[in-house]
Amino acid sequence: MVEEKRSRKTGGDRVAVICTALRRAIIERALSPGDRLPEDALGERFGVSRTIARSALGQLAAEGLVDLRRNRIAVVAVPSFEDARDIFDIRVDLERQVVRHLAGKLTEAQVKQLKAIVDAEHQARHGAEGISIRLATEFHVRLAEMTGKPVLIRYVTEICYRAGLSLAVFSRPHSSECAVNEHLELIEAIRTGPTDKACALMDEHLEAVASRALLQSSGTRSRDLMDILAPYTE
Amino acid sequence: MVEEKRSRKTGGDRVAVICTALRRAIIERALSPGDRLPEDALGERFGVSRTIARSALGQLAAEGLVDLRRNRIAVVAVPSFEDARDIFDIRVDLERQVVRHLAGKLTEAQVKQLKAIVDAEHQARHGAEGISIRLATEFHVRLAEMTGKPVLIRYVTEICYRAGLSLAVFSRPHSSECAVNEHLELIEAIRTGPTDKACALMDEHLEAVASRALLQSSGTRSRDLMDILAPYTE
DNA sequence: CATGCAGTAATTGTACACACTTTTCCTCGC
DNA sequence: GCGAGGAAAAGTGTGTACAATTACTGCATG
Repeated sequence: MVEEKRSRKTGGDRVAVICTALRRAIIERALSPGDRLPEDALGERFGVSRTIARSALGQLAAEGLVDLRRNRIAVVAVPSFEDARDIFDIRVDLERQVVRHLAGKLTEAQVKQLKAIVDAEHQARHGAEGISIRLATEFHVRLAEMTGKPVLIRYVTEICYRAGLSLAVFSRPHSSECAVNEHLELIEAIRTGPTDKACALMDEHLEAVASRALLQSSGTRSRDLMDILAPYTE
Repeated sequence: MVEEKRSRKTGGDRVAVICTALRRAIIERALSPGDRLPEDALGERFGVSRTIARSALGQLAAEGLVDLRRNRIAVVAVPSFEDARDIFDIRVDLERQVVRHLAGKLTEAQVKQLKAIVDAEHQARHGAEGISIRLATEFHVRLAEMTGKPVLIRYVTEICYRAGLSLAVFSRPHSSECAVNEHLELIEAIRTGPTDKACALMDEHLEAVASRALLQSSGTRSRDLMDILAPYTE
């Protein structure tokens, strides 16, 4: 343990650091739904006291990424199939608003930024699956950020992460490669196309993602039980 | 100080108790945007340590009802005009989903429950303004709860409270009496009418509430400054 | 061999202590 | 009178201690 005693007095929000790390671990599937998150272990891992770890868990619970049961170890949330469906329904509405605000108003710099993400997606499409999912999520989050609307950004970001978590439960074979092209088309539609056209394309895209992943498994209960148990049997 | 030493060992979530109390105080306008919420004072008021009070503030901050600045006293959030507009935009989408799920499917018991709230609204329409607003909010929250969809319930509830807070900033003359009738019409439309009709009515209702309150004040900056200062000058 | 049932270890819930920051307010020099 | 400076007060950030609860392990028992 020669580890990080860096930044003893930084004060720069350490809760946020843990939250960011965990969000990323979850979206990249380094952490699976149901995985345990003991406060002690988290604190030690990040070089902070349980107080901070606990606070981070509380925040992630508020975002729906963590389940917090009284007197019990926190676990990565395990969305039910119904939850997943509702999350995607809300997501469609929220992202339609994003597109509506952005249609025809993207700057060149913004387009370049988005294309850079799509490029990264393209390169990552044969690497670790987790990276692909994170990049796909990042694309949607960045799009939301371009609206400059804090409220919208917050909800879209949250719902995107929850959607990513839902996919971890309900889609075994990750079939997001096609999404790379869809993202490219989306950029074009938002940049040039009329608002309605762009919105429709976003709707299509999200519905496609949802049905590719969600509709195939209607077994609901038995399936997520398997998922919870999976990490313990390896 | 003969106060509450009741429930020394209840353990029943004390953070939640504080959150509920504060949410209600905010929605009823007992607390105004910008009001200070020191951890010590909160803890003492509810007979808990600062730890608990702090945790409650963290949760409310995650819900957008409290502003939490580093090393500074927490304050009741002061939504900007743009925030308010965005909140209502999102609210329209979310509540349309509620209506879509509920249209034609309300049970008699549910209708009775909703009408009870509207009755209360009617009785309270000449009493304290805060009560009216709370009841109006409760109507929408209860409606969402009837969908039985946890995710949708969570977001609708949160956005309703934030909308109520926004109204506290941007609508001086509270003109919600007409809303009582609109709520009655909504019940009927959801109970009997076709889905599209009910959705349209909800859209209208929310747009009406928003424009009655929001559109009149475009002064934005100067206005909320006045609001923040108000409680200190009395 | 399955099944209870201790007793122990692991873990959370909460209060509290102390360092550090911000705010307040009082005093002093001009 | 009035602004600058500098304690003192108020308040937050975070670690730690201890009680209470839950999880686990192994042993005795049918």
